[in-house]
Amino acid sequence: MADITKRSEDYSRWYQDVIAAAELAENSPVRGCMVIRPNGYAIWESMQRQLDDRFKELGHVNAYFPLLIPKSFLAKEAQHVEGFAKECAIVTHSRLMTVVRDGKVTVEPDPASKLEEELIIRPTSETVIWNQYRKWIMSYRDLPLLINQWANVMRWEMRTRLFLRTTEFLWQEGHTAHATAEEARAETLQMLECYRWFAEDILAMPVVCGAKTPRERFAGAVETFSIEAMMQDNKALQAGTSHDLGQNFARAFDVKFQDAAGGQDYVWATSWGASTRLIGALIMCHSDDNGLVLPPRIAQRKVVIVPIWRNDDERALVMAKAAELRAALRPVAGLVHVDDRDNMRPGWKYGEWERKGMPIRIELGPRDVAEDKCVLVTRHDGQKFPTPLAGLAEAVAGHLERMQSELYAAAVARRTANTHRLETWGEFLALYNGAGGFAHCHHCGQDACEAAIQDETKVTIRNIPLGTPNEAGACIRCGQPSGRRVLFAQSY
RNA sequence: CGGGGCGUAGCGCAGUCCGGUAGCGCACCUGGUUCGGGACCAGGGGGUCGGAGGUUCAAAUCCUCUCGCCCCGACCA
Repeated sequence: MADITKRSEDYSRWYQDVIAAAELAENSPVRGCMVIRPNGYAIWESMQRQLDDRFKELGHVNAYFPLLIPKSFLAKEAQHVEGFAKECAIVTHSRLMTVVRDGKVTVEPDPASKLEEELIIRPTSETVIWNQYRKWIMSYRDLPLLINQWANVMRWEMRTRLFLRTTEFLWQEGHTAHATAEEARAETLQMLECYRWFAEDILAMPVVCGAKTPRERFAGAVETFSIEAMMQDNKALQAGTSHDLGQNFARAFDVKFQDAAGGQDYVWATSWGASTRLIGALIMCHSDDNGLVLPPRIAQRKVVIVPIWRNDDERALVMAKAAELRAALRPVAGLVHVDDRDNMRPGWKYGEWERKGMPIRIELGPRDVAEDKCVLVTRHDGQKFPTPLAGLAEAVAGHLERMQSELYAAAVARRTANTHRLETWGEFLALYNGAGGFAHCHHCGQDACEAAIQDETKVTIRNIPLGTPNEAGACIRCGQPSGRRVLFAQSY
């Protein structure tokens, strides 16, 4: 087993090593695409289930729209096409033909099958969805329309990194239509709050909610909001976005409704998404030099029992007890895995479950069975707790809660320690030439100034945090007047 | 697309400068002894050395071209 590179040594190597060691994902034959292995997909399933339940509680329903979009659709919203045109995969033919080239049989697109209108593989689905909404929305009684879809999308990025940025990725995209601007804005903020809840309560990852600057706004949005998390290398990661689309897409796709008074207006839209990038965020927020660390609420399997034996009698004894415990833990920890492989010794299994991020490991041997106890080990801190079997379920439930809150607390503490209020450009440069982190600073709001900061330092305005008080100040870089602070960081 | 590194067994690597019948560790298979933090002994299987050309009696090694991966930058959820 290859060692995991230390975070302090090479952070991005560490990140890749953790993914490999925990068997989460690997590169595919197609550059930029990833194979999500069962351990990685289990995390995604857990994310899907919990987000989907929440979306439905908030009144949304799921639907599915096609992968392929007519090329012309993308051109209908001017900002939108500008934002996505450079990263679209295009379908041009509908079949292949075998040909012989230099004595070798190969396949090529059949020229006779060239499509009249080329198709785009969706980079996002606003256009197909709004094309359908035109047919579905006639009156205010059809509103609001609250639809989500779980799908894959493609964006042909130049440089990719497993989970953080892949050519194809999995996500959910909510697309809602409303009768008023106020209602659309409320929906946008409600879904931002939904992502905040998911990141903080489920992933134990603190985030900053805020509005994007115009330059960082989604292509076609009136306003974009994001949640921004801090990774262990002090860089920011945008972990979810929620967009107020105004009437832009309704105009582009001619989606009007009639109100109660008989007047006509374009509908107001939102869209919001979170992707498999969240898995990357999870890894970089909590994991350590021994491998993956998963907060219990997102771990599909939370407990593994490692039985220990020396002979068949002991094996029978310990396995019977393990089966009993498995049943007893079901209500508090879900499906418990009993690692009964007999071709490796316990020590090996301990290491393996640590790499894979299993929250709790229960060691159970003949001595334990004789004494009606076991050894319980929590992944995030490596602590061992001799635990009586009588109260095991309660103990496990307690440890799971403790892990969840300690992981969150540790992430908050790390973020607090690396978040600063800066007043001068010198301080700003010092921070980002050094440790980096989050910086709350005044900014003039000028796009050129924001661009200059990015050019000079790779630092961007992550967002303008919600609830930021008005406060007179001078722009961190140019000194022009500023009305409030914004959040700066280097980001993924 | 620019700069840097690298492609040899499933993984990690040596061998390349100086051409001569492909090796090491781990993993894997069989048998035995083991089993409370990464066991040990014995035996065994597995690679046309990223690909294509070329030079040569002979190429992992030299030459040309190509493909891919990783890191840094530009693009981005």
